[in-house]
Amino acid sequence: MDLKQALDLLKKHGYKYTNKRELMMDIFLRESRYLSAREVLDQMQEDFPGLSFDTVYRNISIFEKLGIVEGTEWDGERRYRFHCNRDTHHHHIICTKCGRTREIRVCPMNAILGEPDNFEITGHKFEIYGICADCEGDHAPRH
Amino acid sequence: MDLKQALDLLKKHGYKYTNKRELMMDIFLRESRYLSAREVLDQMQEDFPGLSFDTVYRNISIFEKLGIVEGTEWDGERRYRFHCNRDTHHHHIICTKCGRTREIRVCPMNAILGEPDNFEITGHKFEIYGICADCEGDHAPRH
DNA sequence: ACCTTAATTGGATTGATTCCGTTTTGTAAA
DNA sequence: TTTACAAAACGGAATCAATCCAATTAAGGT
Repeated sequence: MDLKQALDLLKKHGYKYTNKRELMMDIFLRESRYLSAREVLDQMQEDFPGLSFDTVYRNISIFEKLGIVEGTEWDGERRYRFHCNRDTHHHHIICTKCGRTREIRVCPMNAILGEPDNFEITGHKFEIYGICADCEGDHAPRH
Repeated sequence: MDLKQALDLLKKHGYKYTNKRELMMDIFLRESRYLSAREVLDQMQEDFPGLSFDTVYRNISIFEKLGIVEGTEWDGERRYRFHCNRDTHHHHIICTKCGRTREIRVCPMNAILGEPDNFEITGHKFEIYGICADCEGDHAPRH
């Protein structure tokens, strides 16, 4: 998915085009890693000093609903990244310092045979956490 | 693991025995499901009306460090359950309404061959979410 | 250009979690 | 058993992410 496809998705669902939304997508696309709402806000405020948290959270929530970004959580904070590879179900190895990821092609759900008794499955999560080579050692994470 | 083993673990690591800690373990053991700090507090205040959040959080943190409870997070809240089956690495199907679980014996890490390049793995998470038979339908979750 | 409605602002609010000075309690030693 | 010390608990304040809300601004169709 690229920026144009994402903007089309917005339009198709009746959301308006705004320069803030474009910038936000730009950031997610450019960074290609998990970002907290705070990190997104900080980057956006370089261009829009008065930008509010509400805008960031509202748009992230829309983006997530449309499948433009995918979210997870660690260290008590939600984080989001541009939805890589929307066609293929996948999981991630995640660097918990910088949020960079690597795709995992295998899904453990394939090994779960049939529906378990007395449980209606609504979702699953498989994530591997680690420290990437760039963040290894004492030096600050390379964002 | 039973109550006595857990209390021994506390003692072995130099933590004191208190009736609050025993009650807290009692609750985790009795419930055998994921509980939020708020739920633990509510139950404990039936016996100790003045009990503070600090006590709950501090003890949960100790319990988690010692492997007495295991924690996860959903719907923006951390939750903890008595560490079932401490000897065998395992995962869970979790009912997101009542926190009850079922054990999954397979671990997807077995399918990850060797260390990935440029990533030092520090942990992983595999959880299946769903609604258990007791919570299905419109009626309130059976806690 | 106008109008309707959604988007944004900014400040207040919520709710979970943590912090901290004070008081209480468990435990080991006298 | 008493004493002394450190850990545990109290309670209330502080923090921080996330949400809410009334007022303002801007997008997009007519």
